[in-house]
Amino acid sequence: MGEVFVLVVRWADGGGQKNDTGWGKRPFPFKNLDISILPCYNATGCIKRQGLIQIMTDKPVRTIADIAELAGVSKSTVSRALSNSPLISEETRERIQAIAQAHQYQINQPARRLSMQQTNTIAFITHGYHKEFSVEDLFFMEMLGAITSALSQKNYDLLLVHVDPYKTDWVHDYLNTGKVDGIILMTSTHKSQHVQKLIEVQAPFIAWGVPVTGANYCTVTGDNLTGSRLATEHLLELGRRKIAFLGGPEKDRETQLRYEGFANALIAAGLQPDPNCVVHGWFSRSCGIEGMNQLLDKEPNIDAVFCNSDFLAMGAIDVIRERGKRVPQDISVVGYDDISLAQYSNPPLTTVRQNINESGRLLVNNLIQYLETGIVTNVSVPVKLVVRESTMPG
Amino acid sequence: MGEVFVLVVRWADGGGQKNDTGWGKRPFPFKNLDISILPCYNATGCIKRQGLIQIMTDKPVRTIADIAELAGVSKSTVSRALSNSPLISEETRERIQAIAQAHQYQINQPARRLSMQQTNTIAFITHGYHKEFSVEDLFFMEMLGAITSALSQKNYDLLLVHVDPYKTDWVHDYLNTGKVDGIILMTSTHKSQHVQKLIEVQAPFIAWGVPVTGANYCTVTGDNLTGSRLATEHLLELGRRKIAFLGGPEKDRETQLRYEGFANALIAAGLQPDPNCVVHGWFSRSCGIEGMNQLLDKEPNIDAVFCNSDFLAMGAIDVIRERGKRVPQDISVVGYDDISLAQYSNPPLTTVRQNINESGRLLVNNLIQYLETGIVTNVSVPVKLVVRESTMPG
DNA sequence: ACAAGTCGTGCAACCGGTTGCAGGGTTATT
DNA sequence: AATAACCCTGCAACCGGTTGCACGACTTGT
Repeated sequence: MGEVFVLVVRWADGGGQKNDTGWGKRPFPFKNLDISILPCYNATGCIKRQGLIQIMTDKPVRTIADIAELAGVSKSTVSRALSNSPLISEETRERIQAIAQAHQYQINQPARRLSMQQTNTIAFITHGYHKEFSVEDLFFMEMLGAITSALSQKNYDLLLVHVDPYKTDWVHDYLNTGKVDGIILMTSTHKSQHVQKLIEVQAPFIAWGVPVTGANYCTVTGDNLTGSRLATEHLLELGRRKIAFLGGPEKDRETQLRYEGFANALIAAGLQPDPNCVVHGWFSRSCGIEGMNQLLDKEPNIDAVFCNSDFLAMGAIDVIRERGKRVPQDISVVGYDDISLAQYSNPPLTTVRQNINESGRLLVNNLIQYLETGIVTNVSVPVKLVVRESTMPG
Repeated sequence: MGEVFVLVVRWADGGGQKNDTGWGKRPFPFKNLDISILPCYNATGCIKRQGLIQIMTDKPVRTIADIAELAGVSKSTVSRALSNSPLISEETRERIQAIAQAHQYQINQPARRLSMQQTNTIAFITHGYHKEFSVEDLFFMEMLGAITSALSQKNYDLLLVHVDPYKTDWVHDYLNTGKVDGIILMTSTHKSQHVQKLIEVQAPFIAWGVPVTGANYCTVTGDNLTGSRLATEHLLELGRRKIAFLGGPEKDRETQLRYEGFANALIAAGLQPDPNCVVHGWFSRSCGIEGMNQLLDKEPNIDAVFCNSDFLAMGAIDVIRERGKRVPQDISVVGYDDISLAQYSNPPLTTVRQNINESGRLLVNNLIQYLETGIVTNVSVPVKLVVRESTMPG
């Protein structure tokens, strides 16, 4: 350490009893120094006072202890100053923050997380229909984008976790490990197993979709009942009478609600839902192809079809055309979700728009609210019918 | 703590000098107990010996100190046993691991990360063309899927970071904060600024794309030269002679290389690239529309177009048809990337397939290799021409 | 029997933050 | 002038792991 210096600091605005604060009372530990005067800003960003001593040594500043040494204060004071604790005087706080900034100090997150038992990170759990992501996962992708935006506004990070839909052992890697504070669950297949497991281990999570009845956990979902009603009423208004339902999995709650809204709209118009005009499958394009073929085999004179996803609709349109009919002249097609691809489809799809941005925002905000307060929310986000050429000639 | 018990343990395989090991030598700290015999497994999964005492108390087991107390050993021993250190005897290791498993112990990651100065997490940096993800980001999405898979095989987590393409201040949030060990950079617009910044601050990163000449950092890219050559040769073999180039940004290295491969193929066939048949823009569908209109305005008798992305190709096809020409009969169209959407396009796209899975794997493995060894790699991943109906009548 | 070597374990420091509590200095009160 | 109140700041413990080093027990060699 070589010789010991004592540095007496005299503030530029001098006078009074503060003449020898700061370094004045401590032995000075460094040798090679640059000393420069830094302006000191107040809350409004104006220069309030000149007089900060910035000490630049060859020793890198990585920890609050380093800053404490430079500023001649204790670790606690630095910690408090950097987190804007009201315990610290404005003067000290500004000085310490200026030093931190001058040395490009970055807080060590693992240390902070260990100490605070909080990570400001959430896990987004999903899986592809296939091993990798593909266009069929577009809805998830768009939701992921919305969630990422919402999280960054809240100063949270997002850990992306790709899971095997058949296994729930991923839970142990992210629960009680301090990797994340909470979980956003968004898997379409086998969702119930994952939800079950999360409830079982009392994980802090929120799920996309209709809540399992009786269970008490946070959810956000689109308004399926209204969405399907709007779509069906639109088709009825166009004069369609033989309307088919090309649905998702039969045991899927969303699908059940969409069927309910569909059937209600038919009944309200004095029609009866025809079992021959209903098929179920996944939400994929290939199931759209398969399902539409089944429907037309059973009921060749269908004049409209309400599909539970945009991909189902695209598959259906291909089948309809292959079979020599026209969309929308012979058969009107409505999709669901309004993924960004829907408008580029041929013809552009009439579809029920899920409010993806709002849903992502709610997933984030309600999860964080749950983490902070324990309040369980179940939200249904409004949807909107977007009319394009797949139901009405352009 | 109440009374003090001394529990003498006699192993089930008894005898010898080991009769009173384990708890035998220590005062016993608990009151409410369930004591049960657990089988103890050896490395091959067979029961090796019965005789482990499992102690279940009302006190939850959350830390290695808890396990240490239960096992009657020190924290160090537990830490070493759980990480399979060779310093620990097989017997002790098995006993401790069994206790940990029985109590569903999960290691505290922030503590481990703080201690080891390593997080086993990498950041994936990207941005949407738009504020949110949309179908136009599909290439990124598919790459993200491949990277996620590769990372989970390496036992790494992925932090998804959405950045403003015009700003590089995100760097400070993830560098020297202990949030991540390394960065995978994958932004298409303004990539060079981000690369520049990362080099400047000496960040451990790998980037998708051709390396800036002179700079020394890890990269993975598709083989642009070969890709564009294959595409062009394919069009030439079909007898096309007036081939247009619908490119990405003119200053983009990938685009430059693709132009080079394109021009070389033309020259090798005895043709000259025609400046009137070249336009540049972004990789988006809307730029495809704009660019194709420009091309046809300047050269109405174009008979093929090589597009630098699948979205450019889709936009181009729409324009060609709108202008009363047919694809592929009048104009053959080739895309680039082979995103999963390309095969569903109308007509299905002939395109240059980027090996996304392999590229993702390389991004991950080479980054980790760099982190461990400092070895800088620059890889070019082979591409492949996929012929579909947009160039040849079906 | 004793010295050297090996093996397994414990001690204590360390990673870099946060925070309850104590206490010194200054100002307000009587 | 003495006392109380208040405002800052420092001390030290704590979060939950990892690891260098010391040391005791047991094995081996002579």
